[in-house]
Amino acid sequence: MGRPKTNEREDIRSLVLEKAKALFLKEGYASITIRKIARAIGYTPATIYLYFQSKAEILYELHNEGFRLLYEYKMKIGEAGTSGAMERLRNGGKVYIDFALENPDYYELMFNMPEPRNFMNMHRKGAAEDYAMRSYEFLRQSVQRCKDEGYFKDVDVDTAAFTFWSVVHGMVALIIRKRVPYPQAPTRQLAHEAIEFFGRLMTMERFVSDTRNSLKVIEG
Amino acid sequence: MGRPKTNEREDIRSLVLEKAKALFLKEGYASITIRKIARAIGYTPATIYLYFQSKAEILYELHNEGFRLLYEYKMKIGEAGTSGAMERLRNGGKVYIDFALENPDYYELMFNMPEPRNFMNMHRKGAAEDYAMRSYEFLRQSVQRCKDEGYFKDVDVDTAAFTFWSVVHGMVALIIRKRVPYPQAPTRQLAHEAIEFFGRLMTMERFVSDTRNSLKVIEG
Amino acid sequence: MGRPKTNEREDIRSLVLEKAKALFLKEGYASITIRKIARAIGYTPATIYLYFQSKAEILYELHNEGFRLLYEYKMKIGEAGTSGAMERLRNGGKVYIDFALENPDYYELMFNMPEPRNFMNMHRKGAAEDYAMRSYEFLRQSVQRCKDEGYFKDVDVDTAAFTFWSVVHGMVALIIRKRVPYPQAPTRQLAHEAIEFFGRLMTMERFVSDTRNSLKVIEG
Amino acid sequence: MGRPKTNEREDIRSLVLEKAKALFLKEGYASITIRKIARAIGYTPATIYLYFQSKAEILYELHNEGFRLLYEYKMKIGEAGTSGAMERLRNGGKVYIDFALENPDYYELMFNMPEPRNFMNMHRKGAAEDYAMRSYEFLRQSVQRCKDEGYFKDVDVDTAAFTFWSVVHGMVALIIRKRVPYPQAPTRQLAHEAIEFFGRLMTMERFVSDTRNSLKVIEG
DNA sequence: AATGAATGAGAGTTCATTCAT
DNA sequence: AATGAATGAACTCTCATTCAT
Repeated sequence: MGRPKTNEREDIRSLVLEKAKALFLKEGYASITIRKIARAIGYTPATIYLYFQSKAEILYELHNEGFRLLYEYKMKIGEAGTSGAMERLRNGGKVYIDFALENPDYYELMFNMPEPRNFMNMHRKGAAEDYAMRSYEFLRQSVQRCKDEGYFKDVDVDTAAFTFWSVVHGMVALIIRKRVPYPQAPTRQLAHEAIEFFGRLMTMERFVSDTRNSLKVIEG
Repeated sequence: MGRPKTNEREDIRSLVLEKAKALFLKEGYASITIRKIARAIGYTPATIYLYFQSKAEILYELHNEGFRLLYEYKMKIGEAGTSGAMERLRNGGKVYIDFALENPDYYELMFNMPEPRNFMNMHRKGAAEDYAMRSYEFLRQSVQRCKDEGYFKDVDVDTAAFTFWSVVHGMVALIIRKRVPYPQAPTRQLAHEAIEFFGRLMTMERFVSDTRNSLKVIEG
Repeated sequence: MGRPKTNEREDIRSLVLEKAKALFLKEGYASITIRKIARAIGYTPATIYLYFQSKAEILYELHNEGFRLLYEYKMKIGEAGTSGAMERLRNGGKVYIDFALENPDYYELMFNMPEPRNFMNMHRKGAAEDYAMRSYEFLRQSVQRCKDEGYFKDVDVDTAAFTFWSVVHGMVALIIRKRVPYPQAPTRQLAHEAIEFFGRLMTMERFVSDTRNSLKVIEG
Repeated sequence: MGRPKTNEREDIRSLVLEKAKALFLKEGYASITIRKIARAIGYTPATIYLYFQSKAEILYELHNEGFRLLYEYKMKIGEAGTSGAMERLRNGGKVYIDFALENPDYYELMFNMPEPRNFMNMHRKGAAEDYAMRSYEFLRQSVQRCKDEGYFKDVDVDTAAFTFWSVVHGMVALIIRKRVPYPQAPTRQLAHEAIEFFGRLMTMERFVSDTRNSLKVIEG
């Protein structure tokens, strides 16, 4: 019957994304359904299809939005004039942790969704708009700078980046998903400390010419 | 359909779990359905409800089974008479990675299921049977031994264990979920190398009396 | 909630087929929907799926049922001890017309459904149960007998069978679909007469040694 | 979307039909949807409803268009100065077959749509615009000429026309709908041959004064 | 004359679950 | 102990259509 809601703004899109995120947060990935979203925003399912081509598009949009937000977090460091490359890397890690623990719902969406790159094909707005990619590039640059300053002598940049990313991702994933089985659940505080510790380890490495051999000497 | 093989013992429970696991390993998480399990074991869906309260319970059992399997993987190291504590820790990490990459579906079930502890309330058979707990205990012991040998002087055992776990978990999570955005997807080989690298870092740390201060000196 | 209707008999299958046919008859092919059938028989859509694998199966079953019925019609001639092959063929045509005009709904289903052989793959109960095939075989035999008696000298059996079938099929299709644009709609009576006329033509042909050439002589 | 090409003339009607036809010929009957047409002509679905009452009306127009096309095919024979009436009739049959097999989708629309006369009530532009009627008239005239030349002595003109139409319609219907159950699917070639054969039969008939009786003599 | 916004109705299908027997 | 029969609630998605503007 076409009862046009008094929706002066066209941002039903935003409305949908908002509610979809909320739903995900409250009831988990599996219960993001078009119908539920529709009900939540007071429209019919058909209406949603006026603004999104498919459910996948909604999910991808949400996922991308998450990476956009992460990117913003990261930019803050870029601006802050930090002295050393390693310090910058360490800060990056902390910011990542902050982002994840402050936006656990987004984080879940970003890393728990099954294969979001499937829909990306439909969306290919150019890599420029893919914030996942850009976030990774940011990390990679940080690592490269470290190498330039003498760190990570024995590993290539992607491996080192992957390792560093793994540490922070692993932490927040365990924390968010509550998989740490000991009672005093790890907090952001702990994660930050772990990064500090990790950073210290990496710093030492700079002063050893070739870790592969020198360690054998030490151990021997 | 008739009543099929008269399993004198009432361990239809085992049968269900067995087939559920098989299904799951063959076709992935998403296709575990009560009907399929029922068909596979030659009973009707209704029968399954005589042995399990809900599908969730089956999933929880499977989830626990995953941890049991992980535990088995880990036991192999325990048996192998390895000399040093750090070597043992490093091996533990590699075994963890192997387990995850060889059983990605289990790993998903173990770490991606929403809040498995929900069903645990119903089941609480005592921590003894909770293999998740036991696996963590194993890791914790490894770390403790490292401390006993002079490593990890400045961090408490849980923090260090958490950090180490984060690294490996982060790696396999990124690999399994395919979230690494650079083309040459990281492999088990890479993950192992990362562990080696990580191990080297940790080994160095032993020879510095107090990383917190000494580093400042070095950096200064 | 499993309210078991007092359905002592298991023939919900029949019920479904019956109502599906009725629906088709009343509202046309496009409105055979699972939901409508379900509503009509007082069950939920899900129930229908306990008895049929898919909508396609229902349609195929209906289609096959039609051919089964046609086959029965045809069998009557087989029993009736008719003297000549041509007479038998002519009678076959009339019976076909009778069947179609007495069961127009079935006929529509049999010849208006899009590509029923698609589902047959799933159903392959062996050609023996495919009544479409058997009906055609019946026609083919009739034609062969005609050839044995000297008719259809210049055409092979399949071509002749196809031609004869075309005549009757064309007639009933035009009649049932009401595509004949002149006012006094053709009736079964007319169709029968046409068959008679057609039969006379064919009978004549027997007495001409080679129609291909002799006609040129005549015409010339 | 803006208002696109300002077609000064209001024949958006033509535009719609044109595109509908194109769509239809390219993708088949089932994919004529108002939306697709609208998209194709650069207007919104709503606009279409300013020019057509319903989708059915569009289909009817298309259906009529089919008959117009068939009429054109037939006109070609009219122009070709063919000698005899029977030859003309035979040619008519072949042309009909050609039309149907070259435009199977049109043919479906023309003869498979449920009751196109339903919409005709709304439209009654007089028989003059009804090409179905005119096509039939054409056939009828051909048959009448045959009678004038001594054929079809024992049947009235409508019956003979109906019979002849049935043959060709039956053939193409069976071919298009793929209902011929033997493997070597009949082709246009075969259909043409069948017409030839049929024509030979009819030609013979001319030389028998009264088929009804003479045949009894022959058979006796 | 044209549209943007929206809908209601519906499609086929699948699932976990229940309950009388 | 086991099942046959059934359901309700979902699912994603598509369509023809309407109406205020």
